[in-house]
Amino acid sequence: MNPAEEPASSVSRQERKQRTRQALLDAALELLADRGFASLSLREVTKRAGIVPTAFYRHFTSMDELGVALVEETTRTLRGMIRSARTEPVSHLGMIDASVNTLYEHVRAHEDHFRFVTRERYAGTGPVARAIGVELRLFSGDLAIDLARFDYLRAWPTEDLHALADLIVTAMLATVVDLLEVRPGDREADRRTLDLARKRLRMIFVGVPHWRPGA
Amino acid sequence: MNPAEEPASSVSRQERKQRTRQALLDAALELLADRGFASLSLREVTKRAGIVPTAFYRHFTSMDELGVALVEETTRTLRGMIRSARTEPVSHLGMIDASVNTLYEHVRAHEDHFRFVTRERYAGTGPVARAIGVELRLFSGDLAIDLARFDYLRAWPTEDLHALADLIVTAMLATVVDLLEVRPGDREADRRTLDLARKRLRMIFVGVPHWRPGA
DNA sequence: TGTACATCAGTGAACGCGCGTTCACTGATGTAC
DNA sequence: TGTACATCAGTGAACGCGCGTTCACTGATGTAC
Repeated sequence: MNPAEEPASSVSRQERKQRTRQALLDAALELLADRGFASLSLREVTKRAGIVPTAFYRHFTSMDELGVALVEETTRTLRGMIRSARTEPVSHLGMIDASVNTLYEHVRAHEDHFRFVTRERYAGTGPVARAIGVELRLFSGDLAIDLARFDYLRAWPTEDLHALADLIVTAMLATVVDLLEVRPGDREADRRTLDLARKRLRMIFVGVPHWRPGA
Repeated sequence: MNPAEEPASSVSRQERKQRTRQALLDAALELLADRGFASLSLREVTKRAGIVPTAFYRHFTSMDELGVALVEETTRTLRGMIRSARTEPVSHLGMIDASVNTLYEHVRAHEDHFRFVTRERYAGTGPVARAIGVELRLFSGDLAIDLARFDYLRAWPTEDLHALADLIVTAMLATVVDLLEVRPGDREADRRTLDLARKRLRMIFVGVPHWRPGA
């Protein structure tokens, strides 16, 4: 009857509602392991969360609203990753290694969030894809600002910084997809994927000192 | 009764079957304008193609089989694009301009094919996404071979050439997505998107002469 | 602290609908003689 | 060329199923006094 096993009377009605909401989000994320969001049904999600279909409407007005909530949850994961990355060394080569390591750890710790975002990014024109698009643009914009602090890049026009940031974000997302395709536990494939990720970033950065800004 | 309007008796049974098959593929592609393949139903597709649902099985055993046929059709479009690109100039800057122009023309001429491939690429673990993955890897491999013919790149190890080719394909696919998001007829947005596409490629290539192969 | 009432997360029956798939069929096209 | 039969793309009825959503409900939690 109640989705979370608990002494029942020890938690407030508000807390219990919050837990059911979270159970719905978790259920959806689990079901998304090998399918797209559009193929998810309200009834599946409520079944897995342990409530009756009609109770869904106590938490979301539609599946799309749940999807956008999933994007928000994922956003928190991404922000946590940036926070980690910002507390790392700043030399050129060290930065690449550190960034790739940070990405790796966060992807492995939140595989379902990263799978969700890479899978739904281009999935269509609905609210979920739109919310992800907005989020990734903000993400790329933040990175452009961070880049502006580097010696080589201080003089670059905003437009070029954005192009560079996009290139980096795109390379990182490609690495995320590669990591999610690795057979679980295959350390060797992990190592190869991270090697490739570092190579990609080095290829991008090796040109930076030779770029004529605004050209 | 018959999906294609035609003098009826002037074409063979075989030809008519082929036309219905094509009508199914076209119908699916049209329906995919703003949704994912997984959300497409057999009944929708047959309805739009002008046949009864059960006749679908005369042409495909399942929607997945139709999806893979769509990938094959799209592959022909991509191969046509490469063929065009190969008949273009070969200087560095001219190559970038020519490649971007070729991409632009082919995307605009076959928007639905490009939308299909970019949208379904990460859409899940089904036969369609797998077929697209195979195709893009072949595509990237061909590009690596082409790259090996350039002076600067002749000495690069295969691994580095593949990494560079992946970077280029990824940048091109990002441009495809950008182009498909342009409001139809917005020439100014087209121009800005192509500027960005060229900038991306130049950023990648400016580093090439300074890359230490295998590093 | 105890009582009476309000709130509201979750229930369960019911609905109409589109789905994929089966089956026996029709009638035009194709083929053997 | 004409006839008899085979092939087979497309038809239409029927099926059981899961879907989203409605509605009146229950009973535990929360609140006012």
